[in-house]
Order: sequence, then C-alpha cells, then structure tokens
Amino acid sequence: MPEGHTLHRLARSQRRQFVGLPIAVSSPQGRFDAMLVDGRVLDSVTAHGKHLFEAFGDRIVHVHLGLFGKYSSGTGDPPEPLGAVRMRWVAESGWGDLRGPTACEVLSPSEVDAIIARLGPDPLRAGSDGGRAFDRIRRSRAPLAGLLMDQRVVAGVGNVYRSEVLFRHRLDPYLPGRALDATAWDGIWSDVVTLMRAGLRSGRIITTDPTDRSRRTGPVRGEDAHYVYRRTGLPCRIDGTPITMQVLAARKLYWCPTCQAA
DNA sequence: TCTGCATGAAAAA
DNA sequence: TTTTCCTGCAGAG
Repeated sequence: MPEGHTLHRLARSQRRQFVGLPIAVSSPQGRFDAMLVDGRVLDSVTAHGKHLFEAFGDRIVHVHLGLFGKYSSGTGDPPEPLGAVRMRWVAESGWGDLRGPTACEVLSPSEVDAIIARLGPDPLRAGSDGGRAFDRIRRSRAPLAGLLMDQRVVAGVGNVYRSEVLFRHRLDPYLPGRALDATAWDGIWSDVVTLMRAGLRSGRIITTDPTDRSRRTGPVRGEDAHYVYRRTGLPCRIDGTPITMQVLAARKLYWCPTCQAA
C-alpha cells in the first residue's frame, strides 16, 4: 500500500505514539540489529517521499516499505509475533510491528542526508518546489509516466498516483518529458499535492471526482476510487473506451487510449 | 496446498 | 533490460 502518503501517515502516527519515550526495540525475525537502538529515546520521525527516518540520537533507523512492507500498532501488550516481524517497538504507550520492508537499517546523519539529497521534491513536505522536478522533466526524453515514478524527479508518487494523475490531465503517458509545457506541469504538480494530501488525511488513494462516479451517497466504494488504475478492459468513466494496460518500467501502467491520445 | 499478484527499488548484466 | 529481494493474501485446484 505504500506511496508517499502512507509514509507520512506512518510518521505522524509514530510521532504521536512514541516520540519522547524510551523504546524497547527488538527483531523477532532476527534480521534487524535491534541492539543498536534498543532502549534509547525516540527523538523524531520524519518522512521524505517513501522513506521513513526514526531518530534515536545520532542513530537513525531508515525504513523503506518497498512493495510489501506493512506496519501495525496498538495499545496495551503486544500480540504474539506471528509471521516475520522485522522490527518491533514496545513502549509505555503501546507497540508497533514492521513486516516485509525493503530497508530497515541504522544509519548515521550523513548517510540520511545522502538519501534525502538524491530525492526530488516531496509534494507532502511544506515548501517543496515543484519547479525542481520540472527542471528534470523538461530535459528528458523519457515518457512522462516513467518520470513521474522516478523518485529523483518527484519523491512519493507511485504506480497508482502516476496513472491517475495522467488521466486527470488527459495526458498521453508516453509523452516525452521535454514535450511538456510549464503550465501543464504546474497543473499536474498542484493536483498531486492536493491528491496526496487527501490520501494523507484519509489513508486511501481516491482520485475520482464525485461527478464522475456513479451517483451514490455514502463512502466511496473501492471500484469507484480510480479512473484507470486496475481497470483494464473496463469502460472509461468519461467516454466509455476500454482502459488499456501496458507494462512500463517494470510496472503496470493504465490509461484511456482516447481521452489520453497523443 | 499451490500459484500469482501487489501502491518498490537496487543490483546485475 | 532482467533479476532479485521483501511478505501476505486471494483465488484456484
């Protein structure tokens, strides 16, 4: 489930529950060297794109959920660790379990800086400069759909947001970055900011506007939440054309071939 | 029980 | 461009 909004949500949740407290850190699965931070006080938790940084003094746990990583937490006593729990936190405020991350490692401040330095602007961080992303896009021949997923260009956008944003702006996913004009980019960037903030609030990726969904009251159903993502062969919500899917940069890309024609 | 699949990214080639 | 790693779940048999 992890695109940038998931990590910012996780950071907020961990801040509220654990910052300022000593944490008993362990690795029931044994694949994380928990001794390096066990018993230390958690100073801060921050998210940059899809990366999470949990600072215990000058030892910083770097977490990247990858495709499968998940975090669960609760109050009271922690449950018996079922399955592969890479990192477990227990404090007086409750517990938190991390499973299946691509990265879970202790870094120094300079190593953290190096990771942040290679990321593009994060739409969920205050003061992020979308223009920095456009500087890269306008110099690239690569397809827009690939650039949006590239964390050096924009930090935090993943496979759902990229397809959905391209649809919302009726852009051909294969349009070369250099063919995009600045005005179009400004629209995309502000839309990404809006959508990801909504994702941060709700914990879900909902990109459809109410008028484009079937008229229903109540919560957005799963099948209504997206325009194109995972809708291969289903009719486009705007013009009814079957949605197309093609693998681009090792990930499935979805689009409407008529709404998003070149 | 087995298979395939998933909102990711790095290393190898 | 392909391979590899991370884990859990749904659906098929």
